[in-house]
Amino acid sequence: MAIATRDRIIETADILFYQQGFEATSFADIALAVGISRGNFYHHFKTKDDILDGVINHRLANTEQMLDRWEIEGDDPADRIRSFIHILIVNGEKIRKFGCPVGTLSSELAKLNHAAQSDAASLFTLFRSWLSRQFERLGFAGRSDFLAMHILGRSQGVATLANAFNDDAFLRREVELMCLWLDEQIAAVGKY
Amino acid sequence: MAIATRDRIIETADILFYQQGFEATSFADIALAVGISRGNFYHHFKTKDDILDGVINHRLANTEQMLDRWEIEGDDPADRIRSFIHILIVNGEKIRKFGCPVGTLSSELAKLNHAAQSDAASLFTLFRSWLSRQFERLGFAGRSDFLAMHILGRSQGVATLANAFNDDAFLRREVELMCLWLDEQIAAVGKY
DNA sequence: TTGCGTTTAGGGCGATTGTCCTAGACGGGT
DNA sequence: ACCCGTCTAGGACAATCGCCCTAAACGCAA
Repeated sequence: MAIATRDRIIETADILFYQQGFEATSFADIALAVGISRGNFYHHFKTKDDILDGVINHRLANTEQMLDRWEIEGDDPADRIRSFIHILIVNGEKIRKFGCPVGTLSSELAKLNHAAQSDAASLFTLFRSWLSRQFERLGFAGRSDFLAMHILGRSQGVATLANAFNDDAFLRREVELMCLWLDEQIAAVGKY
Repeated sequence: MAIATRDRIIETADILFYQQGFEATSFADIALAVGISRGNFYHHFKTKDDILDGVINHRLANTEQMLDRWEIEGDDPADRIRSFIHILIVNGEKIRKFGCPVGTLSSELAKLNHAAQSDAASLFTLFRSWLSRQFERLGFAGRSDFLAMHILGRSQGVATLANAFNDDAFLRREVELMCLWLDEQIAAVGKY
């Protein structure tokens, strides 16, 4: 099947881009991992940037799906935000090895001056607007986006250091702090 | 002069590694920027990893120098920590363009499974232990390293998002929040 | 001046990169 | 049985990669 092969390429490239980086992953790497010939690539993706586009769209779809799931599983916006925070622990092992998939890709593309950098940043935007919506429902009218960016940034920093030091205790400690911060914000929401 | 050329190579490679990334920067790139022939490289650095070692040591020396300067300029440990926090604003333009030099290098080397990843992480350690020392002087005996890691992580996250969104307002807002956080910690130090 | 170690330029090595072409295998519709 | 669009394999392409070699220019000491 045509579609199956294309999807297999994207899924494999997704993993390799995450684990090795975009530039460090070659056509041959992906072809070998998928188990197809290099030439077959050209039929599905004309350039390497096309694969990147496919991978980013794939991640966008997966992320949207995950956010929708969180929206369904928890009816309290605070619980939903906690779901976001705890993804650091759920994916802790991968994060300690390879960092945050969103942050590291965005950083790499920024350095490469790559045209798809804004597309990668839209992955951040997905989390950002989703978080902002949850804060809005909690009553943080004008500050919801600030708060969303705040914990988004906190989680990015935690991922970066947990990766650099391969430190699981730090990761869990900071997740705890972020949850405490959230509780404080909610407790003080009426004061503004 | 021999030493001058070697230093020029390192300083140029330092900038290029920061702006383009380690892997994306080739021998030819550095040689062109320095204004010497590619062949001349081999005399000063046998492999690309040797240049990376040189660049990391160069950064370690520069960082140590900067920390010493902060130690001299401010006699209040809190002021010194504020010096660290404000580096996000001082280098704001570069950070929005290329991210944090320490964090992005560490992330890239982690993905490449590069042997020098631990050396890059020692750049973090330099900040970490320096910050920890300042917190210790402020009276946070057993928690000083936790607090050091906390703001180190916070600043990393700010750098990552400021880079992804090229958002200067966010950067300044978060610097303000980090300073407020520091004040709160100091005000509450006696309670523990 | 002569000699020698250091520094430099320039080119070339094999390997790998992204990209592209050609030829054949497969399969559903006529 | 036949055709035709889709899919695949295999290799060739120029360019670039990190790395290495040779030879000439340089500078200091004898």
